[in-house]
Amino acid sequence: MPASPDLLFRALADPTRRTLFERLCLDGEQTVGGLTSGAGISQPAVSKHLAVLKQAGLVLDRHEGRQTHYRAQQRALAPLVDWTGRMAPFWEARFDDLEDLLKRMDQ
Amino acid sequence: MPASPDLLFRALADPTRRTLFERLCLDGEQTVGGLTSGAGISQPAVSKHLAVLKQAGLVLDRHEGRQTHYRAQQRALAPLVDWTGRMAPFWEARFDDLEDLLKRMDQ
DNA sequence: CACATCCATAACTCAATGGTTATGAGAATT
DNA sequence: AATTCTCATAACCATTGAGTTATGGATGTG
Repeated sequence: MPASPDLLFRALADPTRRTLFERLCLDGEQTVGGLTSGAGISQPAVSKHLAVLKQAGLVLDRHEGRQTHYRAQQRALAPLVDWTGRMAPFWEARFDDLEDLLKRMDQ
Repeated sequence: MPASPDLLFRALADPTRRTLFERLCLDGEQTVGGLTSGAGISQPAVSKHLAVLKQAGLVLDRHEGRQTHYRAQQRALAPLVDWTGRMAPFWEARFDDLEDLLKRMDQ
């Protein structure tokens, strides 16, 4: 059950939140503490942002002892790609086999 | 000069504004009056939303007599597509020749 | 057991924003 | 010239939301 474009756009609209997601995408899994350092905001603020991203399906969390590890779920961007394809028809052809791609990724 | 992903995400985060953009994408050019009918909000609200979309480069306006016609500028979505490609590397290949595509569209 | 650490939630504050009504500028109509 | 129509802007209001500090639960550590 993919998240709605609305949830995705809202989750990614905030620059701080987008930066967190980018860090998870580019640098891989991180703990809350790791993400807080360098974020320029307090740990509770980071936790709240992560909750929003999780709600949108953009991140997954994994509890290990007293720390929580978050990682990006890039597949959650699919509705965004799809929406873009619908709005800009000249790009649509490129996404034709998106379904296939996602299916192949499931293994 | 393409708009920043930040401007785009913020502009598209609001559902009403996204609906306006979708109407322009799918049904083509519209006047403010046309867009207001069926939007469920007042004309000034529509005008403000259009101003935000215009600021983000997502729409263009054309004055004709006393009415203003707006149309979607789908190319403005390019930074979004690009950003998605950077965050989800397994999609990147599809956007490799985005530059070429946009160049070809310029004629 | 006592204590420290990691994280999430609660309670609050303040700024941003999406909506409204009122108004005015500019263009068509009579 | 007076009026009507279309749209944008101003002024205002209510809500949302991103940040803060305080706190507590759960898990390690001495």
